[in-house]
Formats: sequence, structure tokens, C-alpha cells
Amino acid sequence: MPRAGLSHNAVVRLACEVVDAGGPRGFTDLTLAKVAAEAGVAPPSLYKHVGSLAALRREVAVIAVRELTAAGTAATVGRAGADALRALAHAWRRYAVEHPGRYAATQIGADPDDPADARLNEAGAESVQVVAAVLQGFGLPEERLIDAIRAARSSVHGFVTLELGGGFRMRHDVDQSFDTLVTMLVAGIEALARNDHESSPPRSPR
Amino acid sequence: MPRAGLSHNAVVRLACEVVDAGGPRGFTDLTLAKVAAEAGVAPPSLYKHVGSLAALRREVAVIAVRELTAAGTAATVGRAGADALRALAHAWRRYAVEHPGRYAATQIGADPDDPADARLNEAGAESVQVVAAVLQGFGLPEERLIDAIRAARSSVHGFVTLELGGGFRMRHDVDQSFDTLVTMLVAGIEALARNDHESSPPRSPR
DNA sequence: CATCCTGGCTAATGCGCGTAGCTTTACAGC
DNA sequence: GCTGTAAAGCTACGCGCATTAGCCAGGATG
Repeated sequence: MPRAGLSHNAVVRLACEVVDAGGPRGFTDLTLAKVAAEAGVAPPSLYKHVGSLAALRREVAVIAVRELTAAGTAATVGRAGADALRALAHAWRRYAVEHPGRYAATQIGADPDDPADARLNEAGAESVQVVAAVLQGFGLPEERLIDAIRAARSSVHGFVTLELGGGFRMRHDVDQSFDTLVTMLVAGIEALARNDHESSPPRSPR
Repeated sequence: MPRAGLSHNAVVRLACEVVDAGGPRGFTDLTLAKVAAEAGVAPPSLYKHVGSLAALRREVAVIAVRELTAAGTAATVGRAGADALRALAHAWRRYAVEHPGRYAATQIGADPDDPADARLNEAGAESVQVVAAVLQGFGLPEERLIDAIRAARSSVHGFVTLELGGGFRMRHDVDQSFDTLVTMLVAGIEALARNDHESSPPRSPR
């Protein structure tokens, strides 16, 4: 009986491959049976390396979120302001398009209070931190920063989700649509920074 | 042996209730067993009224998409331009927040070529048509209209998806963030209508 | 009254997760 | 080199769910 020589990390790596191979549905369709088949091992054997399917999913999610964060930071080093935001948005989408399954993994909802989700929560916070850092450069008032972060995440995430889900049916260049979205986003955040500097204390909405 | 008096529509209605009862995960967690329990019937009996779980899901999705469309049209009657877009966005989000499970159902990807998805495809097209109709009022150039539609859908869909998925952790008013997003969206589309006769937006680097 | 369709049922299959408990491998220590 | 032990595999099993097959009641229709 030859040993497969598995390990915790090896199993997680295989799971990532299975997820990648499954396209946008890859994460939802992730199954211990598939990972076991990939590893050339019987399904129960995986429990020697991983607590459960849910735990494995979490691991994959953590990896995916970290990769997404890394892609974002890599794309924004040495850039600032609109330039950085544009690069971040494109890097984000690029990752999602190249790894649809893993991107889907990042959509998993983590319970802020569940210790099992601690690493995932932390990874998520770091990911948002990248967006926050880029938006810092726009000189937004403190309380608008969060609105801006949410707007940026929403726009890009929504676009990518719809794109991957086949939501864009029209015969029209998707890249161009994304460019337009990013342009709108940048303009919107710049406007937010302008409009809100002046009427900051009294809060008079023009 | 008393009869339950089921019918195709009755089963679908029950499925909708199950989905509603399950919160944001309601659609994913939809199961024939639950519907059968709700109907007071053994699971296999459902097959007399419904082809499969997948088919039932599709039915629920069609209903959800149509309801979303109806909410959008109802909110925009008698309005135009920015006013209409704002109302549409808020109606969209309201539906999602009030029916998280059904909204999740609308995210299902329909195969444009699969005849089984025909009604779902049609419903989706009608839904997009509402957005298109509202954006017509902005006087955008023809080829920018699709970009604008995609941007609007992306922003709002992304926001509610993150909101429902617990993606907004900061202690900051979510309603206000959404207002800000909508304001940015409206401004962005107005800007698109104004300065977009001159040139296309710059292509993204890389 | 006989018939037949309809809508329920039970039984059984297949698949996936997860548990229990056995076996063998690889390595540490002697 | 020998042996003991923990780790890493296995098979067998139980559970829940979808789905198929085939049985049965019961009410409408002739």
C-alpha cells in the first residue's frame, strides 16, 4: 500500500486546483470526493489532514482573499490617487477573471465572532485595508471614507460578479464597460472629496 | 389517505416560502425535503408537480426576477432622469433587503441557449429593460448606454450583495453609504452623457 | 358499476459527508 | 538490525438528500 504523502497544505493546494478547474461554480461544487480523487486517495483519508469540508472551504477562502489582497497591493505600489484606484480595480477584476472559482471563494461570509473564522476575518480586513489605503490619497473627510470604500468595493465586486455569472449578454465590449465603470468611480470619489471638504462641519448639502 | 391537494403552483409557492424563511442562504439551502415537509407530503410526491430540484429553483428564480422587475417599474412610474434612477436603485435594494433569499435566487446564471432557461432568460431581459428605460432619459450616446446599464447594475448589485453577505463590518450607517453610492452613480452617468462625445475612456494599462 | 387518470405512497439506488475502527507504513530509539 | 508507536491510509457504516420505479387509493367519467 503506497502512501500518497499528503499533508494539510497539500490537501488545501489540491482543493484550490479543483476549485480552479470548476470555473465560476468551482467553489460551490468543491467536494471532498473530488479532492480525494485528485489526491488518489479514499475520501475519508482526507480527514487526517482537514477537519471537514467546511474547514477546507475556509482555508481556500483565506488563500483566495490573501491572493486578491496581494494582487491589489502589487498593482498599487508606487501609484497614488486616481492612478492607484484604477490599477486596483483592474487588478481586482483581473484576478477574478483569471481565477473565477477562487474569487467566488472570497464571497464567503465570515462570522466576526466565530473563532474558526478568525483568519478569514483577518484576511478580509487586510483586503479592505488595501482599498482604504488607496482611497486615503483622495483627501476625503473621515466619515466619507467608509462610504467611498463601500462604493468602490460594491462597484467592482458587482461588475465582476455579474460578468462571471454571465449577466452581460449584450454584444458589447466588456473591457470598455469596466473602464467606464472605473472612470465613473474615480470621478465620483473625486467629487466626493471636493463637495465635502467645504461643507464639512455644518453639513449643508448644497 | 387524505390528499394534500398540491399543484405545480402550490409547490412553487411553498418553495418561495422556504426560501424566504432561510434568510440570505435560503435559496442555496432550498431542498425538496423541506418543501415536502412544508407541504405535509413525502419528498417523492413532489415529482408529480415539478421536474427536479433544479427546475424548482428555476421557477423560484423566475418569480424573484419578475418581482424585482415589478418593484423597479413601480418605483419609477412618473419619474425620469436622476429622480427615476435614484428611485430604481432604492427599490432594488429594498427588495433585496426584504427578500434576501429571493434576491439570491435572481443571481442564478441562465444559459442563453438552454430552452429550459427560456423563461428565466426572458425575465432577466425584462429586468434589464427597466434599467435601460430609466437610463434612456439621460441622453447618452448609443454605444455608451450599455456601459451605463452595466455600471448601474454592477454598483447596486454589488452593494446589496456585500450588504446581505455581511461584507460591511464598520460601524457606519449603511443607508448613508448607499445614498452616497447612488449619488455617485447618478453623477457619473450624467457626466458620461456630457463629456463623452469627444473620446473613449483611456484603455487600462496592462 | 367498471374504468382510468391523478396524486399520493413505499422501496430502493446513488452520492456525498462524516465517524469508527482496523492495518500498515515509516521512523525513532535502542 | 529490531521493535514500538504514531501517523496515514483503508474499509465499513450511518445519515441526509435527490431521484427512479412501481404500487395503491379514490374520484371523475363512461
